[in-house]
Amino acid sequence: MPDGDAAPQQLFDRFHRWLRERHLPITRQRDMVARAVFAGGEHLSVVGIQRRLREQGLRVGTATVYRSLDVLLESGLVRANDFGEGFKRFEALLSPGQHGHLICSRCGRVTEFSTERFERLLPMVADEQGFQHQTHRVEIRGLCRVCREADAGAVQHAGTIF
Amino acid sequence: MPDGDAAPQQLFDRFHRWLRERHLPITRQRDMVARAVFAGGEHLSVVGIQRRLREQGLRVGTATVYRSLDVLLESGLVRANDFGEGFKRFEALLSPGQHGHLICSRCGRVTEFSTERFERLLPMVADEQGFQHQTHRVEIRGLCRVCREADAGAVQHAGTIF
DNA sequence: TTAGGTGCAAACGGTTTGCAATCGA
DNA sequence: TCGATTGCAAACCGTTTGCACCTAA
Repeated sequence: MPDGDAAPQQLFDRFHRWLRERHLPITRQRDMVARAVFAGGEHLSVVGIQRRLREQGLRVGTATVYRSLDVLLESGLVRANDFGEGFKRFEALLSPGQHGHLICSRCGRVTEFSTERFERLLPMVADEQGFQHQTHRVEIRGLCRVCREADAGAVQHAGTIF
Repeated sequence: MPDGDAAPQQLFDRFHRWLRERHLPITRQRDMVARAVFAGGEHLSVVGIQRRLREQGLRVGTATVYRSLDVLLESGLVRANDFGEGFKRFEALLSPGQHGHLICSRCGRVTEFSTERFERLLPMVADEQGFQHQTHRVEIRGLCRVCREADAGAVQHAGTIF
């Protein structure tokens, strides 16, 4: 959550460098999509990106948003997430040291947590299986505090008895 | 991998019990879909399930496969996975103690690994954020041995230099 | 008997693609 | 200039839904 506002700029610079390195044109559209995703607010969908841009009076075609995101994903500066809503959400990868997601299975709320404690273990696990670790994803589904409390008085849900 | 063949039967029994408990009818179609998924072979897609059934001379409508999978998911005996192919793959959850997935970012091959070492930590992490842990998903993306070796002689991929 | 399930085909909705016009380097 | 990108609209394709018919209990 605490993104001063230096981080987005740094990501933006890295993105430009990445594009220049492979002689890909830096376009107005790519910049706009990158800025929208880097600006935080976290977990934007394609529609959300377009909405955010529109609010600033900017317009980018849907296909272009997707194509820009492809580039951003390839650069490793952005990560795609599927929280089971039927579409993807994108987030800036500020640091190589990543974070995991806690997803409420009732209301869908998403919270982040540090995966510091796993960071050493995961490449090791990969290695044991002959894989060379690149990235990982750690996701926990459960009930958030609000939904748990809301459940307190409710009928017991024919509970999971295994 | 080592599914003698007792496990599928056990899952099947649990599924029946689960249906009976909530007075849901046990139908030919639900049985067929359940068997296909429980039979191992791992990570079947909806089309794959239908193919497998057709090979046995069985036919189930697509909508019914989806609806049966909904029930299986809800029972907690089956898990859905998105390996980034644009559709979902389903797998039996033999034991509550789960496994993670190693996905080759080049060829897409999926391997499993035990998440035993994480099992204690994850509920703890959830708790720290006010969540009540239900399930989790641990996923590692990287290069499998084959793709790594195939890469050895190839052009260096304008590498990630961050 | 009847609540619930099934199959078909049509609808959905997120994502991709073909193509002519346009732009960055 | 020239190869790459953009925008539009159509195509895609996995998944969901409406509805008439059927079936487990």
